[in-house]
Amino acid sequence: MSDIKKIGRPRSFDYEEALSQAMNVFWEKGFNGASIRDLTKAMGIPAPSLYSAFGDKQELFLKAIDLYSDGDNCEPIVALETEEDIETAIIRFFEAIIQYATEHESGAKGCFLASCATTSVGQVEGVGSRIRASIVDTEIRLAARFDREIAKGTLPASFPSLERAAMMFDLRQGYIFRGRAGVGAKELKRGLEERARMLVTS
Amino acid sequence: MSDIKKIGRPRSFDYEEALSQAMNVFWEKGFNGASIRDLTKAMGIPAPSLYSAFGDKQELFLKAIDLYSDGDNCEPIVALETEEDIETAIIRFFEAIIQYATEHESGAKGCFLASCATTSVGQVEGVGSRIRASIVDTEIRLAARFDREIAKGTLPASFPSLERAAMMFDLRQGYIFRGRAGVGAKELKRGLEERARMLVTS
DNA sequence: CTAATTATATAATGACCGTTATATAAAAGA
DNA sequence: TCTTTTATATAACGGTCATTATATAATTAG
Repeated sequence: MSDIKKIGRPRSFDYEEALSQAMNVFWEKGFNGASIRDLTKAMGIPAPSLYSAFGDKQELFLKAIDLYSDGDNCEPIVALETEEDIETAIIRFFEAIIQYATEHESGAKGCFLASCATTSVGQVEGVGSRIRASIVDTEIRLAARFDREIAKGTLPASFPSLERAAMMFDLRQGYIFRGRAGVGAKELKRGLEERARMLVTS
Repeated sequence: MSDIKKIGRPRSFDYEEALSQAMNVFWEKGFNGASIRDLTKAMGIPAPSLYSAFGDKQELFLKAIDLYSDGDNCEPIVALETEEDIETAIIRFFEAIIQYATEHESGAKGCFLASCATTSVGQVEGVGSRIRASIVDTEIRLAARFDREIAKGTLPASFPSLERAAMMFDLRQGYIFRGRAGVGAKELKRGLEERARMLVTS
């Protein structure tokens, strides 16, 4: 499906790579703060190529959101799913979030959806629905981790997986917010163990 | 101190009122999204008056943040402090936040600091430090509510007031995020009682 | 080869951006 | 009254914004 020959002059840049670069610019500067010049410079293509390949700025932004959402490389969740002990897993989850929130490369901090896309709800149609879909997806994935413990028998069958998953999600927003405001990783990690303990307490 | 006669032509608009209107515009559209024309229109003054009274756009933004921070009219905190029963107080606290997050007037949703000012950290100098100061203030105030319960004897002396206050603060960010994304109040209130119970469990 | 199709490069478009000259009006001090 | 001081009103400034005309290059179809 990918190497079918298309008529016309072939593209001289990689679509996904360029989109990824655009996402980084949005991440760093926000939707309004990112100018077309910023974007084309980072993407390495002139403006007309951007418009013909991605549509206008709003469509490009939506495509960047989709690229981010589809990426399964969210380190915090991977950490949560990898670690066997549930309490340690939660700690690793938040530690990864704290790292994202405080020292992510290229000035982009936090979560692209949480700290960048959110701002543009109401300004760019389609952002809100995408974020809501992502929230549902994430919570399901987090809840599944608790369900695994229920299956293992380390958590009771009555354990409210989805509620605790939602709570983890909301706490995450707090870390991202603090990180954005400039609070350091060391300070953010204080009290982490107690939080993990609370989250698995029935 | 306020009715000293100053020389020169007196101002024809109310300083705080105009600043408040500016804040609303920033709240709704963000720092970059709010143009000087938007601001002057909402403030009811021409551009030169804006510049002479508030400085440039960045200074106006910082003054708006200060106005918001100094305002003691934060309904959620008032609700928390007013209600006597601690668990009910927490529920009222979050209910007020949910209302702010979902149906605040004039398009502005959430918390001015959390969902607007945050975006401009790194773009406008002085925003980060102001937000951090506000975080500390808020947490101290929230913790004080728990301390009151300790004094009353309804919570043990060992109760970790500050940690739980920080947790409430972070959960708040989750509500604001969801509200911004368009999640409704009804859905946000699900599980609220359990959260309140957890927050006061030692 | 020629025609059709698509991407590129260059540069221009009008609109709006934040900001500021300029001139005038309204107050206090002398 | 006349000067000084500050605020107002009007309009303009250069710069940048998102977007697109125009012309050219590279590919496939026939």
